[in-house]
Amino acid sequence: MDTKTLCLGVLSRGEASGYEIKRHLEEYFRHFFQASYGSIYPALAHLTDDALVTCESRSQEKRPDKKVYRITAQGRLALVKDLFNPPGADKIRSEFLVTMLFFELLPLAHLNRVIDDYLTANRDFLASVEDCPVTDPGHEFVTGFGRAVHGAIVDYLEDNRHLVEGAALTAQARGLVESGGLPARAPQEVEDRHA
Amino acid sequence: MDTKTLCLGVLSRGEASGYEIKRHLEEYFRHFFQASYGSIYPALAHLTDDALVTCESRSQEKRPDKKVYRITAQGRLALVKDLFNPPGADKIRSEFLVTMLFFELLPLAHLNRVIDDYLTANRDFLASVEDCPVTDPGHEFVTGFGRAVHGAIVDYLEDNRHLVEGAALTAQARGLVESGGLPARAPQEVEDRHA
DNA sequence: TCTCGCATGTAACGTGTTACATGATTCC
DNA sequence: GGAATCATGTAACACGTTACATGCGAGA
Repeated sequence: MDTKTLCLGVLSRGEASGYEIKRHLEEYFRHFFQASYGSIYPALAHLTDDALVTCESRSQEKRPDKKVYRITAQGRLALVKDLFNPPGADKIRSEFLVTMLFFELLPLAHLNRVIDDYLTANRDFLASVEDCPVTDPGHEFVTGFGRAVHGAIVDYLEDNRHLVEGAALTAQARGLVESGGLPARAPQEVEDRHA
Repeated sequence: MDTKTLCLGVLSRGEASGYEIKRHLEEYFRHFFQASYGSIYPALAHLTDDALVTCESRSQEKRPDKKVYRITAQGRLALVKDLFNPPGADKIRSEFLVTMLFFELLPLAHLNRVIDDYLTANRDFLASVEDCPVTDPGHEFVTGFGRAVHGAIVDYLEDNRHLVEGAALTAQARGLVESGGLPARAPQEVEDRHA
C-alpha cells in the first residue's frame, strides 16, 4: 500500500486533479498518512501508464491547465485487490519519544519547551478535527480514531510529564551542587509550573 | 534523526554489538521506531568511519566473532546535538486506517476479520508491555505513553467498530435485496457478535 | 509589493526494507 | 531432523522528501 493506492482511493469517490488529491489527503489523512506532490504526481503518472486512471487536460482561463484524473474499471479492481491484503502493522516514527527516552542528556528548560510544543501540536490537531465536517461512516470512524488517540496523548502528557521533568530537575540540581551553584530555587519553579 | 542517532543513544548507556542493539531497540522502541539489521549495520559502519563510535572484535569460542561498539566523546557530543534539534512531527502510516476509510469496498466478513486482527495486535502489545521491567524514568515515560495510546485504541475500536461494520452490513443487505438474495439472517448475526 | 492560492512537475538525495549469504549451537 | 538463537553483513530495490523550476491572479 503506497501513495498510488491512496490516489486510487480518493479517485474512487470522484474525479480530481493532483492538486485536489493533495488537498483531500491533507484534510482526511493527515494524521495517519502523509503525501507530498513529489510522491503524488509520479504516482498519478504511473497509474496512467497502467491504465488504472485516465487523464484529461482542461484548459482554464486565467489559470494553469488542470489535469483531471478519473479511475477506470481496472483501477477499481486494483484498489479493491490492494485493500483486500491484510493491512500491515502501523509504522510510527516519533522523534519526540526518542528525545524523551534520552531526556537525561538535555537541560530541563529545553525539555519543558519540547513537551510544551508537542502538547500544543496535539491540541491543535484536536481543535482542527472539530471544524472538519464528517462526510461518511469511514471518515467518521477514522476521525474519531484520531480524536481518541490524540486526546489520550494530551491527557497522558498532562498527567505524566513530571516523570521526565522531575528526573531532569534532580539531575540538574545535583549538577549545580557538584559545581558549587545554588539549587535552592529550582524546586520552587517546578511547583509553580504544575500548580 | 535516523538509525544512527538511535544507535548512539543505545550505546550512550553501554557498549553493545549490532545484534544487541537490535534486541534493545525491539524491546524499548518497537512501538515508535523500527530498525532492521539492514539499517543498523550500515549505521554502525558509518558511525565508526566518523569516529563517533569505536569497534572492537572479540572472538568467541563456539560463536561467530562479536563486534563490540563503544561511544566516543565526539559521539556523545553528536548525540546531544541531534537530540537538541526540535523533534519533527510524528510520522505515522497506518494501512489499517486507510482500509477503514474505504471500508465500503470490502465485504463485511473481511472487515470483521481485519478489525479483529488489529484489536488483537493492540491487546498483545499492551500485554507485552506489562511483562517489561522499567529501567529508568525515560523508559517509564515512553512505555506509559505507548500504554495510553494503545489502550485508547482498544477502547475506541470496541466502542466504535459498529460505525463501519453497521454501514457495511446495510450496504451488503441492500446488495442482497437487489440481487434477489435473502438478507434476513444477516442482522441477527451482527447482534450475536456484539452481544 | 508581496504573499497566498492555484497548478504541475522533476531531480537529487537520503533512508529504509527485503532478500540473500553464511554458519555454529542448542533445544525440542 | 528441524527450528530457534546467536552473529554479521551486502545488494537490489522501493519509496519518499526536499528543493528547485515556472507562472498567473487576487487581495492586503
